Amino acid sequence: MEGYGGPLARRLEAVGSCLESEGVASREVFLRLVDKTPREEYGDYGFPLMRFAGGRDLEGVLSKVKDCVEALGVNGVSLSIHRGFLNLKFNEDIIGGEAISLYEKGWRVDVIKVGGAEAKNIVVEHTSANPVHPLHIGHARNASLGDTLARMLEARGHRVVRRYYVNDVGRQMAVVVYGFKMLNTTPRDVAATLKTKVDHAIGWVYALTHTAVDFALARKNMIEEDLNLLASTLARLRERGSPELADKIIGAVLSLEDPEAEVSKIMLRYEMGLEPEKSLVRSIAEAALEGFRETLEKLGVEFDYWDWESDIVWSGLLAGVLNELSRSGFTKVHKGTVALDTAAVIRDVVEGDSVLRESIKLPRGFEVPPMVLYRSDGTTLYWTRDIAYSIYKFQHSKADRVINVVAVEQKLPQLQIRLALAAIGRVREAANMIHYEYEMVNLPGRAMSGRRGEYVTLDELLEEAEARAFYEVKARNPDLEEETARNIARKVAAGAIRFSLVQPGALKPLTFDTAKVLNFEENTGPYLQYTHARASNILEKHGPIKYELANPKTYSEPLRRNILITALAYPMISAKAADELRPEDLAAYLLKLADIFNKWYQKDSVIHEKDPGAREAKATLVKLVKDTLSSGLTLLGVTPLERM
RNA sequence: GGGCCCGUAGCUCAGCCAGGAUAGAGCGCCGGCCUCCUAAGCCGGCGGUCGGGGGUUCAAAUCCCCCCGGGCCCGCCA
Repeated sequence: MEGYGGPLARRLEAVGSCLESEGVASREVFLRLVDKTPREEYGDYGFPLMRFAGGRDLEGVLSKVKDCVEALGVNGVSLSIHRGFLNLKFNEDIIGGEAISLYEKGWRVDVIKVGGAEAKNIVVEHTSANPVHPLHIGHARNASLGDTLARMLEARGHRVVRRYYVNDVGRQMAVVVYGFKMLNTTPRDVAATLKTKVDHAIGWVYALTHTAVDFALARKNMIEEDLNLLASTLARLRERGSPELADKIIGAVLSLEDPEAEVSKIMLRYEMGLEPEKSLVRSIAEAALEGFRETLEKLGVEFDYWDWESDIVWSGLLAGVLNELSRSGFTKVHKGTVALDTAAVIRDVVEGDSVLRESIKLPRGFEVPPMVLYRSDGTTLYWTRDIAYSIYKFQHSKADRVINVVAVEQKLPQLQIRLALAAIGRVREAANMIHYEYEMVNLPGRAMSGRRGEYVTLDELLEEAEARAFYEVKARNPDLEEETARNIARKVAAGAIRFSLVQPGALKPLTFDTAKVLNFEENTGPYLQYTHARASNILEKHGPIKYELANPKTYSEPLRRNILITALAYPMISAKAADELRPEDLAAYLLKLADIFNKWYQKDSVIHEKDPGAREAKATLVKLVKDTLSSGLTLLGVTPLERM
């Protein structure tokens, strides 16, 4: 049953094919535009036929399509015209009967799979936080979106590879290494002293060192205002961690004439792969990543590959790409260093290729600034290395598409990287590198800053959510064992956070309200988990469903009918959400389904139903809802719960 | 100055790409519902000049133009 979308999809596809053969609208357009009607009396689904009729008599089109659908042997759907819309109404007896017998044969609710050649190799690169401070809520949005996209595309039938890019080459990493050098100790030791996770310890050293270096710089330049601010930041960080260790770092930094130079030296030597910087950077970054993995696991996020930026440099891949770039003739000297002449690339490569122009997303009338490729000291820049990494992602995974889940503020560098790829003749890669952009997450009342140690960590948030969820679970199930309740609380907490970050569109700036996410009584992930638990509970009490007894005629009751029609749309809805990279559509759909189910739950008992035909039909409906929620929640990375 | 994104109910948002049927949810607020499958639920009520103005169209929240407000970017940071 590969690619089979169930009783509803089959009928919609038939109507679409008939519209196509009648020359009214393509099947694809029909499936894209057909949607639930605003009012029940019109039918279940409607399609704005008047847009496509082009003066043809709509009633005439209707009767032709009707004949066509009938000729295809498709029953259970009736067609009508109302105010220019082609409306479809399903026969719940036939549709429901079909669903019941499918279940009997072991059908599983699932996303419609793409067929053979349509299945692509897709790389999703996401999270990729620098290993210099713990993950915070912004990274959680990235991870939730990225992981959900990966899950949806995989369920759609694509071959998906999840990659994490470890940025260990830049200045940030050098700063933290400089800090540890002065302490002459390891992240693990600092973590033991501070009694924190190792990535939190690294974040503390990073913030302290960075601020101390900035302080030294401000002192040199005699900027009074900055000095005061930086001094108070240092004092705050010192108190929050270990004053002794803090004084060691601050003292060492301030004793130097030019601490910046020390940082640059570390950066330069690491990029060249020299010891001891090489093992120092690696061991610190590795320790931070260990902390990240622990946090991400709680959110159900895993990666197939952890790609080190330094490996891109040391393997010679970067040098090769730089060589290609310089031979391309698209580089020029800009402000005393080498830059990619983006204007020339646009003029000579992009303008003449309308497909490329479209896919590369070049804003009209926008002059793309030249892309500086090297610092004056000869080291490379983040985006320069990212050009090489982009090629690596395509090559290593034999990727057809690469999706980069990267914050919207990196829009320009992402565009410049696509231009660089085009410049060296990698037009296919340029056109298939997708920047999935998302807006920043703000905290009410304050800005986040890793450099100053100003952030709410994901670990803290998870802990708080777990505690709150545990309290709620215990209140509802006093008899539940400690460990079971704890486990449920963990899933509820993670589900609440993931759902809240994926539900709004990615381009909505998000103000993260902790209290709101932890309030489980809203329209949230826990609400869906709860609905799933209710459905599970019914099925558990009901026992095995006797499909042969189930009477689909009982689906004529309006609420049951609504659930049937809504639930059976899942294979199509989820497929579309995957194709359009819109997890928020899936989230909205699941909420809708849960709403209808809960409404029904309130007034129509399953296990107290006397009539066996009705009872088994209802139980089948419950199973349909449960399976649908289970599949959809899993795609969103929210664990479906049997009990809560 | 230039480019992009956002602006819809008191709050958070969906609908805009592909114009059409009385603009939808949730929260909050007010009032109800647990001898009956889990009340993290359900029912009822209040609440909108779709930021403003112009244009295209039989039809505009949706398309085009101008303006206003907020955000991001235009670094030899990432």
